Amino acid sequence: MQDKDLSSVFLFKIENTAKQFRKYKNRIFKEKGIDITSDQWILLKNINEEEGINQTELAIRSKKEAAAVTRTLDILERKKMIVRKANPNSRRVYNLMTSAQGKKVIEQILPIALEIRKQAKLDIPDEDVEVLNQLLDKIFDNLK
Amino acid sequence: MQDKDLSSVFLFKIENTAKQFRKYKNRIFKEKGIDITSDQWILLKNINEEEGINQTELAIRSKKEAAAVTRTLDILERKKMIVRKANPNSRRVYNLMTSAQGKKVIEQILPIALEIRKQAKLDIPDEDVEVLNQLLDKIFDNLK
DNA sequence: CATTAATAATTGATGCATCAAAAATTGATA
DNA sequence: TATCAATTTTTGATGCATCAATTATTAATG
Repeated sequence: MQDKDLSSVFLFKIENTAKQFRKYKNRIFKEKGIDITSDQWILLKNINEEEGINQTELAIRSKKEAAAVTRTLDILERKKMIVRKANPNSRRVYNLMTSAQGKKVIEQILPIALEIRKQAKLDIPDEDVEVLNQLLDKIFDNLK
Repeated sequence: MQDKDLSSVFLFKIENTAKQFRKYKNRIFKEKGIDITSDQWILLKNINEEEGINQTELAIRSKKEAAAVTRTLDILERKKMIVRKANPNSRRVYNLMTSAQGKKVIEQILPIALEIRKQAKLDIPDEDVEVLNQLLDKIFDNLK
């Protein structure tokens, strides 16, 4: 009772559920024949929501390291889903844009993302999701 | 309201909180001068709780892939915290044991792990943690 | 017994994470 | 203006994740 199996501790449950979520998304994307990963999708969606955003800002919004953003954008660029546009005011920054191809993928994924959320939330009332959100915010803050 | 910022969606909160937890642990271990990572610790602790366990079983308990277990054990072995012992009954399996050195590290970490849990749980009543556990179990199941 | 299955662990390829250091460019200040 | 500081992005090193394929060994079966 005092120091039991790690997986029963709430912090490990959070980790394991996060892993499960990531795996689930990657599996569904694969099944639907969409060549993208969970993390690539996060970046693509954020760029779509703010066309022209730069990498530093994107890193903040997506809560990723700048270094990780660089490398994942390389992949999205290789897949021709996004473009790095030179910024006329500063040669240090790129403005990130979704390509036509990228927009197609986004349209394809949006309904799937809703489905995934619905599935994850199955049999959980809205009030409980609200509680969950609050608890997670609190824990996140506690670990700052 | 309909399709807002990803980070406000509970699933992304779970992911972000998990990341924060991992970062927090790694930071504390580093600060305390303990040369171990969050994932290495999970394996070390599981081996300590069942000396002689084999890699397949360890993978199941730690919810990791066998391949990941192999490589993380390589690191723990290199650091001389664990030993892979030949199994007399089957040349396919190793029995995993913590070394004296490994036990020292475990003794060092155990109180720190409690501290971390306490910190994460700050200002959160036990009943809420119970609710959190149940919700996470449900979500985990939903994503199977 | 010989062949085929199944099992345990490893390896290779690829994606993403962190940290630290570097490169390129721009801004600030003496 | 020359130097130094700050900013944006990239790169290298290392750790961990997944998937698929391989190796070695053991079990099952005909």
